[in-house]
Amino acid sequence: MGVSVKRVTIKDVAREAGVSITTVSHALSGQGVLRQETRDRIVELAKKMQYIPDWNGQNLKSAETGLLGFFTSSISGYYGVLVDAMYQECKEHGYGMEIFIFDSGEGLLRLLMGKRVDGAVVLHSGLQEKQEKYLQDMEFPMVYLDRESRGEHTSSVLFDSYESGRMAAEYLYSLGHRRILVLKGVDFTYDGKLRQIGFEDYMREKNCPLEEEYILNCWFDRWVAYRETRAFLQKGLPLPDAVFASNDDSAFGCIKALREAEYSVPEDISVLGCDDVELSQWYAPALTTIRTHIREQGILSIGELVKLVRGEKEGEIHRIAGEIIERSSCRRK
Amino acid sequence: MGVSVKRVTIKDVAREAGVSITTVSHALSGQGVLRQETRDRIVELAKKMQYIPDWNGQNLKSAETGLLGFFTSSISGYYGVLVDAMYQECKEHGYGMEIFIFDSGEGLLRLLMGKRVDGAVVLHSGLQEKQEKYLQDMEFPMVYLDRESRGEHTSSVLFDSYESGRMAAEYLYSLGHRRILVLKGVDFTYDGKLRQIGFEDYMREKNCPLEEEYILNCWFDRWVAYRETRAFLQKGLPLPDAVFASNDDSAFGCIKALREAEYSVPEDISVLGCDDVELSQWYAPALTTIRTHIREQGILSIGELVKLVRGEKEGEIHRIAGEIIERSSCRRK
DNA sequence: TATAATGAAAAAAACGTTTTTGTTGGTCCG
DNA sequence: CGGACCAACAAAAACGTTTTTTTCATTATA
Repeated sequence: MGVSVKRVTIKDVAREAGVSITTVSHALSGQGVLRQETRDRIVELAKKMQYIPDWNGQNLKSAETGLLGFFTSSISGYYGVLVDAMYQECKEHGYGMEIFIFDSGEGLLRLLMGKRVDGAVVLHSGLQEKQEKYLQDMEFPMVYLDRESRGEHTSSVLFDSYESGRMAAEYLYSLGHRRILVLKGVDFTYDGKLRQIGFEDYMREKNCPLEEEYILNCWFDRWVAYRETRAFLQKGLPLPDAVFASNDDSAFGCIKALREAEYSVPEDISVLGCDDVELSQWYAPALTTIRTHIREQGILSIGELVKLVRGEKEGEIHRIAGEIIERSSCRRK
Repeated sequence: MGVSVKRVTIKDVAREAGVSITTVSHALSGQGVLRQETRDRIVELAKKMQYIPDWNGQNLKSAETGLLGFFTSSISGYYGVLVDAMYQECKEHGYGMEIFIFDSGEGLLRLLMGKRVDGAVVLHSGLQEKQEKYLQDMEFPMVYLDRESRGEHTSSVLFDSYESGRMAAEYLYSLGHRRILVLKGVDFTYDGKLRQIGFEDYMREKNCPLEEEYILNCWFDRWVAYRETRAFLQKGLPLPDAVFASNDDSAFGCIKALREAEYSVPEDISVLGCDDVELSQWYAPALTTIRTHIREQGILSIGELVKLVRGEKEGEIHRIAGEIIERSSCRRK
C-alpha cells in the first residue's frame, strides 16, 4: 500500500514551469546562476504544487543529510530530558535530529552506515567492541555516552561517575555515618559500575569497608529497590546509619519501604540518591542527591558531534563532574 | 567531512564475486532464481566484506521502507513510556521505528512525504488543519493521538478525556466535596480541553458550577501549579474541599504548596490527579488519580497504523476509557 | 569583424539500489 | 530433429535527486 496518490516530483515542476529539472533544482537550492525572475517563478510554482523533494533521491547523491541521530535502547523515564536538550542543541547548529530505538548492535550499523545520518550519539550497552571498532575504521563521527572511546572521529561525553561515587561516600562519611546500606545499580553499565567502585574505594580508604549483606542489587529500579530493602529489613540485621542509592529511582523505592516499616527519613536513616531527576525536589522528603548534569551531557554531546562531523577537531573524552545537592533526606548522625 | 572511507557498495561485492549486481541483489534479498551454491557464496562474501546496503539507494526504488515514525514536539517526562510501548509493538509487527522531534508542522510534511517512513503516529498540536488535510489527500497512513480525524487511511487513538473529566467530578462529588479548586491544563490541547469541559459539565449538572477564582491555569506544569496554588492560598478565599488537578504533575506541585502552607493532604484537602504517571504510586501521599492507559495507547496506535499501512482496513476513531485509581490523596469530607 | 568571455539554461552523468527484460545454453517432448 | 521450455544469470531501465559538463546566445574585447 503506502502512498498511492502520485507524488509531485521535480520533473512535474519542471514540466509545469517549462524548464529543465536542473533549473528547478538550482532554483530551489539557491545554487547555480539563474535570472532572479526565473528563480522566483519556480519557487512560487513549487510551493503551489506542494512539491516536496524525495529524501532518498536527495541523499543518494549528496554526501550529507543534515541529520544527527541518537541511538539508544530505551528513552523511558529520565532520558526524556536528555533527548530534549539534544534536540534543542541540534536545532541551534542547524541540524535535524532523529531517534532510533533498538536492541541489537547489529541494527545500529545498518542504520549508521546506511547513510541515514551524518553522525551519531550512542547510549547503548548492546554495542559490541567489534562494532565500535568498525565504526571507528569507517571514520564515522560518533559520540558515546556510556563508554570511553576516542579517535580521530569519535568522542565520549561521560559523567565522572567514579568521583561521584567517592563524593557520595565522602558526604555520608562526613555526616558521621559509618554503617551504610548500598543500593547497587546495573553492574555492566558504565555509570553503575563506576559509582559503585568509587563509593567502595572511599569507604575502604576510611577503614569502613562495605559489608556483603549491606549491598543490595537494585538494578536502578524502583520496584526492585523497594522489594530488596523490605527483604533486607526483615533480616533483622543492625540498622544502617544511611543508605546510598545509586540512582534516585531506587532511593524512592527504598524510602517507601522504610516508611512502611515505620522508619522515618532522615530522622532514623539518611538516604542519599544519585542523578537528581526532576522529581527529587518534589518528593517528600526532598531528596539529597548527587546531581549528574544530564541536560549538559545532551548539549555537550551534540556540540561535540557537530564539530566532529564538520571535521573541526579530533575526538576527545569529556567528563562532567557531579555535584552534591543538599535537600532534606540526609542529616548528621 | 562525513564518512570519508570508501563505502562498500553492491558493485564491489559483485566484482569480487565475479557476478553481476543483479545477482548480488537477488542473493541478498532472497528474490529471483539462483543456484543455492551461488547464493550462499555471495551471502558469505557480502558478510565478509561488511557490505551494508545504502538506505537511500534501496528506498529510492522500492515503495516501502519498513519503518514507522513517531512525530512529536517533545518526549520529556511521561511520554517515554508511550514511546517504549510503541517501539515494542513495532518490533512485534516486523517494523522498525524512528522518532522525530520538531516544532513546526511544516517540517512534518517534509519528513512524511520525503518517503522516510511508511506511516506515522503524530502527537503534535502544531500541525495545522490544512496540513492534516493534505496528508489525508495524499492517502498517507496516519494515526493521531491528539485530535479526532478519520478517513480511509487515517485513524485516531484518543483518551476519552471528556468522560475522564466527568469521572473526576463524579468521584469528588460522591465523596461530599462541593467547593473544588481546579488546576486547569493546556487549553489548546485535546485532552486538556476535554478534561476541563467534562469536569465542568458534571458539576454544573449537579448545581455546583465552578467559581472563576477556583480555576487556576497551570499548564500541566509542576512549577506553575506550585506557584499558582501558593498565590491562591494567599488570597485568603474560603478553603476548597478538594482539588482536581488536570494532570498528576500539577497535583504534585499543588501538594507541595499545600504542605508548605501547613495543610495536609488528604486530611484538610483532597487532591485528585489525572494520568497516573509512574511516580504517583510512590509519592507521599500516594496519589489518587484517573489513569489514562498510555501504554495501551502506544500499542493500539501502532497496531492500527500497521493495518492502515497494509491497507487491511479503513481508519476509525478509538477511545480509551479512563479508570479511577484510588490511593491515599482523597477522602470523604 | 573575428574571438573571447559571460550569463542563462539544458543535457547528461552520477548516486546505489531494485525490478524488468534479455540472453544463453541446455533439456524435454512429440 | 526442431521448437518450446527452463534454469541461471546478465544487461538495462528505473527511482528522484544533485552535480558536472555542454550548449547557445549575447555581449565585451582586440
